[in-house]
Amino acid sequence: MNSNTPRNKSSFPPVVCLFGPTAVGKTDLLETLFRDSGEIISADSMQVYRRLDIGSAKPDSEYLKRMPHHLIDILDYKEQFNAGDFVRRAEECIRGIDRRGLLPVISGGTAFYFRNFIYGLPDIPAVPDSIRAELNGRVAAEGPQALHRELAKVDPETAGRLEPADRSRIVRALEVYLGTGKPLSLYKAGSEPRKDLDYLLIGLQRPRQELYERINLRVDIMFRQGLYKEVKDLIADGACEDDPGMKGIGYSEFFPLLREGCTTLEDVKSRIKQDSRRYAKRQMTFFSSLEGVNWFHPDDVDGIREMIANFNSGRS
RNA sequence: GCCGCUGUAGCUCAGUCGGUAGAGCAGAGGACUGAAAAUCCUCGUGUCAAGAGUUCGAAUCUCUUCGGUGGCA
Repeated sequence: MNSNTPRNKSSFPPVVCLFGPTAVGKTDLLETLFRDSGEIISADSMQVYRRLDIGSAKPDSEYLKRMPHHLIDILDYKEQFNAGDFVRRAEECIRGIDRRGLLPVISGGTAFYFRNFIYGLPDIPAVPDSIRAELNGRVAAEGPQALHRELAKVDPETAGRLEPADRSRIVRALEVYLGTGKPLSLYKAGSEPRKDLDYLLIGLQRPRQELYERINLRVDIMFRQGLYKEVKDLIADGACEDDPGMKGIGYSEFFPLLREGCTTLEDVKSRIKQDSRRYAKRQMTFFSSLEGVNWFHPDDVDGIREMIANFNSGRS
């Protein structure tokens, strides 16, 4: 447990990471735990986008006034955000919050962001967007297998660990090779947690049934709050199916309906529920693979409080 | 009431000349090197509606019963 290890060599202020699957109850818990004592850095790949409010389950503006959040509403839905952006900006935020004398808390459901923050970002230079665009065009035309074979020639190691159908990762591996001249496998990925970080990992979990009921209920509420209108407004404004912000659950499901009316609104709703449930499962798998997580039920406020208090008492 | 169709995995259905059953969806588990709410991988035993009969052997053929469904009355 990190709370027991000495932390003199840490070059970062202590930070609490609080995560869990969608709808597990993070937002409420943050307020009871950190009201007036901390600031939140949102680790959420969809809440970064402005105007994706209802579907991304973004906390409302009143809440955001009470609980300062970073990395929410920072981008247009046409812009791409990524794990590298997240880690760099999160580090900036941590230093700023610490200067203000408050506790930095990273919270959200995007496990990949946590993973990159905790284990460290591979040292890969930026690759021009045009390369990815071209590769994506080729995947669409030639299929992922063709690109996988191509990858096998220049980076057999990465090709070996990727499935021939894994479009995104194949394109990523190829773009790294084409954009930097070095195969992806030569860039070191963090296999263990960074040593310069002083963090506490709190994972939130609920029994499956309980979580699924919350997800279903929350989607119903989203529709009552006007999710359909939110999506229609975005589309009227020029949002397209492949805009980064429109790929999220709660948005992408509407496009078949608006295209030719080939589904009903009820179908869209149950699709969103189903996609959210599956997503929650993927999140749990990913979070479980992280080392050193302290797991709690969100209702166990006392247990979580105690854990954080112990962590804080070790502060120099 | 009569005639026809039908009853197989949680759902929709395949199942050839009789050789004790398999797809899609749902569901479950997993992966994750700067798109990650993305992108992928793996996993299929169920009184073949019930009972009886024919047969070495029945989801498959015959009869009966019970559901469902369409048509005619």
